[in-house]
Amino acid sequence: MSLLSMSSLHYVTLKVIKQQESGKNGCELSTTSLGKILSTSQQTASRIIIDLTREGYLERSLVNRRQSLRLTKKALDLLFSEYNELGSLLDQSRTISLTGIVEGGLGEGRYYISRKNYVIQFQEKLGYIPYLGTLNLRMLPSEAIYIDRLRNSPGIRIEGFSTDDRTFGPVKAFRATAEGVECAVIMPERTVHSETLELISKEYLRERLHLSDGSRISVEVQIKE
Amino acid sequence: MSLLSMSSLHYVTLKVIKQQESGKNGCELSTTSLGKILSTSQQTASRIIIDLTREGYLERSLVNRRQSLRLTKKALDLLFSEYNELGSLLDQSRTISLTGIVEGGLGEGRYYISRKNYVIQFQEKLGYIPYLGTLNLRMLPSEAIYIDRLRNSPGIRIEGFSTDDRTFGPVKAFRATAEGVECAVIMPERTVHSETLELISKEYLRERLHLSDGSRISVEVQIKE
DNA sequence: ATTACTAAAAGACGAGTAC
DNA sequence: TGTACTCGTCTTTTAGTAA
Repeated sequence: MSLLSMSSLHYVTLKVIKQQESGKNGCELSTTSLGKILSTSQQTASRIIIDLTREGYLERSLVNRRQSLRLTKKALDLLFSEYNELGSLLDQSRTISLTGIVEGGLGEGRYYISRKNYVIQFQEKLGYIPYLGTLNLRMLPSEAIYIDRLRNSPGIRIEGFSTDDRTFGPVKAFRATAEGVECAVIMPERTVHSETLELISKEYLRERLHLSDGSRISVEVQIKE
Repeated sequence: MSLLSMSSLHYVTLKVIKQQESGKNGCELSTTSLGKILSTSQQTASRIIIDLTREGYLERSLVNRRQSLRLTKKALDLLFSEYNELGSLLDQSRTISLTGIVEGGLGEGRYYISRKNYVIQFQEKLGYIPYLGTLNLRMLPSEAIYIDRLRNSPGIRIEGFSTDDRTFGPVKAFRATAEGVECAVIMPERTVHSETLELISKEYLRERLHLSDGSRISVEVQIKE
C-alpha cells in the first residue's frame, strides 16, 4: 500500500494539471484560478505549485509573471500507481489494447529469457516454457503512455538471481494475447525507459502470426493486481 | 473534477481498510497499527477513525476496547469515483464484463426511453434510434459491485427535460455489446439502488439473441468518458 | 492490551502587500 | 493583470495520560 506522500490538495493539483494539460504539452494555469478550482486561496495555490516543483512533480517556466506548468514523469507515475492500486483494491481486472510494429531480430531478450532460473519461473508462473526468443514491438508514440501504465503496475513477479559471473535482476510479466495467441509481455522490474515491448510465448510468434519486420499487430495486455 | 473532500490520511485510511477487509466483511484494525501503517501516531489514527465514522464512511463496533471496522457504501463510492476519475484522466478505456439473467417484460423503461426528447439524444449520442423496449438483466449478486462502478462513472450524458405534466431526469448511457450485438446500458443519473441493468439497442434484443426470461447472457460494458 | 481526552507544539492557511 | 513573501490566525498533530 503506497502512502500518497502529499496532502490531498497537492494530489488534486496534479490531477487538475493533468486534466488541463490533456493533449497539449504543458498548460497555463494561474495561481488564482488554481485556487478557485481547489476552493482555496491564491496564496495556498502558489505554495502548492512551489512545493510540487521543488519535489520534482512539476516543471514550470515563468515568463512575464505567467506560469506554464508541466507534469513530470514522477507525477505521472504517481497518478498511474494510484490508479493501479485502486484498481487492484477494487478488484478490477483490466485489459489494455496496444498496437506496435514488429522490430528486427529475435530480440536482445533472447539471451536473458533463456537463463534456466528465469525459465523455471516462467513455467511455474505463466504455465509454459517460452520459445527461446522475444518478439520486439515498437509501440506507436501515441500509445507510449500505456507502457508507463505497465511500468507502474506490479504484474507477475519473476525473481532475479545471481550466477558466479553476474546478477540477473527481477523481471515482471503480464499475460497477453497477440492476435488470439497467448503470450506475455516481459519487462525489467527496474524502470527502464523504452518504447519497445518484449513478448514471449510458447510458440514462435513470428511464424505463427506470419509476421515480418514492420508488421503491425495489436496486443491485449492484462493488468490485474 | 471531484475534490477529494478529505485529507490524504483519511483517504489512505479508507484504502487500507478496504485492503484489510478484502473478502471478509469488516476488519479488526487497532489505532496503533493503523498509526504505524500511516506513519503517524496512535492518537491521530484514533481521530481519523472517529472522523470517518462521524462522516458516514465507516461503521464500527467497539467490543471490549477492540474495534471492528467496515466501509460503508459511501466510502466505496468514493474509491470507485476516484478510480474512474483517474482512469479517464489517464485516458484508459476499459471494458467490464457482466453476466445477468433476463427478466420478464419489455422493461418498465419502455415508457421512458420512448420520450421524444430522449430519443433525439440517443440518436445524437449513440448514433441510433433504439428499439422501443428495454431488456432488463438481473445481475448476479457476485457482480453487483460492478453496477456500483457504473453508477460512479459519468458515462454518456443524456439530458433531462420537462413537459407540461412532469419532469424527466437526466440519464446516462454506456456503450456495450451483448453477445456481439451493439447496445447500451442506461441508468438514471441520480443514484438508485438496483441490481438490474437496462439495455437498449437498435435491434429487438430478445429476438435477435433468442432470449427468454431466465436466459443468461454476458454483456461487455465500456467505461470511458 | 485497548481507545480517546486534553493541552501544548507544529504546521497550514490566507490577508496584506511587494514586485 | 501576474507570483509569492511575511506574519498573525486557525487547524492538525502528538505527548501525556485516563479509563
